[in-house]
Amino acid sequence: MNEADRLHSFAVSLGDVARLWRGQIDRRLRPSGLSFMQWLTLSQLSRAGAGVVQKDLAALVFIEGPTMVGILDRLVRFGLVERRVSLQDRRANTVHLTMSGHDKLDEVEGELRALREEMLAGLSGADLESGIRVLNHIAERAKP
Amino acid sequence: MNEADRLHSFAVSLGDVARLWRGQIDRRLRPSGLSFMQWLTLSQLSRAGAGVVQKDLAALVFIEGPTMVGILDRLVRFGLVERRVSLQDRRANTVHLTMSGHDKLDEVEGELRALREEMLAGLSGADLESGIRVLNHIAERAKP
DNA sequence: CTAAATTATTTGTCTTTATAACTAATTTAG
DNA sequence: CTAAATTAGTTATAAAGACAAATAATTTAG
Repeated sequence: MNEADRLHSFAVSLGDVARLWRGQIDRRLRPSGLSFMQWLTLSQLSRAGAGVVQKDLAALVFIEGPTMVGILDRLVRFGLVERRVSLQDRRANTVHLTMSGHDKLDEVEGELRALREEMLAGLSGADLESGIRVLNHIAERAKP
Repeated sequence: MNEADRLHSFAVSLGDVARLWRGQIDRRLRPSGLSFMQWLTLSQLSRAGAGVVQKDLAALVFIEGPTMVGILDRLVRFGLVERRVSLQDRRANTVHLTMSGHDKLDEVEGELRALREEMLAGLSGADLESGIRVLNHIAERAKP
């Protein structure tokens, strides 16, 4: 297999794995009523702490502003997050987890940890390290 | 960093890279009027050879039947593929690249090869091998 | 200090994805 | 050989995702 073919098959595999991985997470989350992106948004919101602005939250999950609007609309509708007009900048919304949002995150964490373990079990530590290195390498170059 | 954290960060990175990677491909393909999935469908169709049935094509790109319906609708509208009722099974459509479809595939191949080289340049052969191993490992476990 | 440029969000349109429900055709059981 | 079960494809509905254009607020130039 020549170099171009190897890159090609790596590229196709990456695309396939991306869709499969996401599909698995969506399936696991379904009972909780969350989608993959809704979970990721809650998770990053929790990690970033209170008062993150909508635009920054979009950047944290690597999506565009208009996409975040829809995701937040649904999360607000479900009562998991709140928008508050920023005191510093009246154009901006800060986004906040509600109590329910916190609870929901806790509720699904075990399920996702189990999924990660299933999917990655059997990989050597070295391969995992390598994998993280490759992913970070690509992420750096693919950031828009 | 403990094991659970490492799995968590691997998982988040994988999701991020998936979206970023796809975004890059979509951007590169935009001038040609193709999306990532349209390209992937054409590419697998070309590889599988004439007469593939719609359902099998969906399986090749790891999407569900109804999703393939929409993608093929657009590809047919653009004149890149044709549906023909299967002679063996009148429920089924075989799918075929048109001349334009072939030409379009050739047209974008260089662009994509350049992208792959840019994104993966600088990775050692060993990391690339490892990466492919990890991706295949996950793909095996994530297939629905 | 006003006019122009920039920025944050929203809305509208299009593509991709999934599931559920439906139609039409084929296969299998009895 | 017919009735029941299965299968291929489509339609409908909903969530994600992108881009472009619109609105509203802020910052910067002159």
